[in-house]
Amino acid sequence: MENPRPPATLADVAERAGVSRQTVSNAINNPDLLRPDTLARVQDAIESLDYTPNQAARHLRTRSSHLIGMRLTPAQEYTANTTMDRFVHALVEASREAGYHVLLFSGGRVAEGELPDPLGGYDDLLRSTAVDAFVVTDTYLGNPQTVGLTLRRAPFVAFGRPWDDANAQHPWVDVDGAAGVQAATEHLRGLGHERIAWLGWEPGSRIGEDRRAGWHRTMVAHGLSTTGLEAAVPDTVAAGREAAATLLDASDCGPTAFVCASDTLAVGALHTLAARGLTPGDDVAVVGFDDSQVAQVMGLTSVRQPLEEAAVHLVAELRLLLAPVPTEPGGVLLAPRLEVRTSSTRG
Amino acid sequence: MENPRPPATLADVAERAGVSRQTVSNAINNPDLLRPDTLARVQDAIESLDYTPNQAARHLRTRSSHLIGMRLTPAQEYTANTTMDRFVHALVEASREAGYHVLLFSGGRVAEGELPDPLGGYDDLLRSTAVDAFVVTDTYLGNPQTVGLTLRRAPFVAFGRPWDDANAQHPWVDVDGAAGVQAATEHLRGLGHERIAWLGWEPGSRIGEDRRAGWHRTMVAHGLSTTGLEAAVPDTVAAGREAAATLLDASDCGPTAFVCASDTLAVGALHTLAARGLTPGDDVAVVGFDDSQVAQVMGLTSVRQPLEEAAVHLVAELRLLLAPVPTEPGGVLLAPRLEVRTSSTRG
DNA sequence: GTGAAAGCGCTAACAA
DNA sequence: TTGTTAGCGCTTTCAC
Repeated sequence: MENPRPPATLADVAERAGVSRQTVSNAINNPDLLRPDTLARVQDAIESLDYTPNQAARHLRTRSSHLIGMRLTPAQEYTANTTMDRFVHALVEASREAGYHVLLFSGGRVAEGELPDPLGGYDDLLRSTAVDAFVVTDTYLGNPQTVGLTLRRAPFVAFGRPWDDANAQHPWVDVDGAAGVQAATEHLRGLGHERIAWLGWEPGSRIGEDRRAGWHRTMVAHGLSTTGLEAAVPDTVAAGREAAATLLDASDCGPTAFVCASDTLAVGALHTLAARGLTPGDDVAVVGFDDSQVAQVMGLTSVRQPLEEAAVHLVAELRLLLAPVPTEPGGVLLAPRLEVRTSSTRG
Repeated sequence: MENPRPPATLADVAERAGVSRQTVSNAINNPDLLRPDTLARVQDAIESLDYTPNQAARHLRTRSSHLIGMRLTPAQEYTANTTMDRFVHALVEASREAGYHVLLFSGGRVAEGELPDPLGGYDDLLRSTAVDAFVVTDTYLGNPQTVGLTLRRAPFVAFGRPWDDANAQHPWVDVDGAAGVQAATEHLRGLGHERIAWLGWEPGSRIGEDRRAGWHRTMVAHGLSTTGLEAAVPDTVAAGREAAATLLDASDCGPTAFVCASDTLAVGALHTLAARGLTPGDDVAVVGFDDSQVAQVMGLTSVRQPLEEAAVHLVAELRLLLAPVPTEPGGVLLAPRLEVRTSSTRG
């Protein structure tokens, strides 16, 4: 029933169909070139032999592996950060529809006290022509990857804006964090909140600054004061818990709502509310960012990045990049969506 | 500084080192065959040309891609199920150390109302010789994959026991769920609990039955009754919440602790406690399964699967499987570890 | 210990 | 429209 013997080759199909190997190749790659009856005959042979082109041979000949490389950053446990994983799923799906597969690699173990090599893992894959292009996702830290890859003439698309480089020459796709936080803040304002606090990250992160800007500009637009309504802390639950407590205590008239730079910080805020017997939504509203599983199961209102959409755009940019006729690299900015749950709705 | 031109080939290195191409190949694959000085000369040339063997050519010639295929199952949102993602990270890392990369693929979109093809995606990769082997992770559903892959003589290692097939001929690695739940139950017993309830899945899942067995045998071993202390529901937060409420109400003397088949169900139980003003740990203890990020940030005691270890074993089995001398396929059962947090410890 | 020849399976270029 | 030729870069024989 099945085939224990080696897979059929192009030559097998050609022999079976009574045509040359090249004709079979054309039947697969340029079916228009064949006369309908020849095509049908070849397709029959392909089907009956269960033929699939050998990837290695095709890869060697065409210099295209149909593989997209993506470096997996170490999983962050004890946080609610799940964006990377959701993105991997989305990318695999989007790639499949474009005829690509995703090759995952890691930067390698980083020795104690050493900085990780920003290009670790990329170089080998590049020189060995194992992948056609990269998706670079960890530009968040200040993207030394994009510079290095550009120097090496490696095709790549970034998931993340080229913050530090206005005239970057690579395509990118990003999510408009400021717009997401703005939507969150407007949502809270619409519910009557006026003292809306920002629970954000320490300075130095462009993403963090961007998200904060969404809060700040919305407050200003509504003529609301931001004084004493802001904290900048590391991205941990404990830091969020403490910062929320401090904000609630410090102001003469404490915040009635928190907008957070991450679900992790938002969970910290929820812990503080619970410890004080305050009900999320009813007493104090909390909104997070990322729509992690944590937010979903805790009923935390959160800003959801459209990662599926982002992946589709990334793959589209990639195909443009790899197309024979080079195109101007594009940038795509997507709007996130607010997922409203009980942590922000008065019951 | 960098190389805008095509990567160096073996021939380039040979010319530079003043040897034949074959000698360069030997320098890489069988260094022992060369005289030390020749070897050194070749290695110099390799370094100065920044040479890395072309994967496609090597793959074509050796029939080995050094790629491990793994099918990504659709992400489960609104649950705390994060095992698959943690496993992917672990597998990428373990593969790297063995000189392999991980190729991700998806089963393809499933049409409305149709069952997904259990072998979707596998076949093409197999026939096109794109991957050397598979890691099959979704055996949980009753593994039609393993049967199909065996028929096709595809090398694979399963993450999950061959439940339905005592004399399965493929290697596998699994985590002893019963032992994990037993540890959780013992933990609760050690804290003085006697009415320990099992919040489990509906029948039909071997994994679910296995985990339940860990609870049941521990209760029996301690001479504790299990009557009225058990629920079998779908794996959702809402189901867990309702089941926990029912269990608390139904018994004359309700359970003082819940052991759950998943973090998702455990979160449901926590919701019920919160709604009744009960404090987890102090009033009623709750233990989950999977050590998801949700458990970590909510302070939920949970059974953690040793996925890093599992990945290392999987890759080891894979290498055995792909080695020239075939070995008896092995099975490895790993013990999980209980991560104790505040949801089970009296304050 | 080193080199020469052959060929893995495919497709780009050209010839018929 | 179809067939022929050549070669992608590498490794596996087998001579030297």
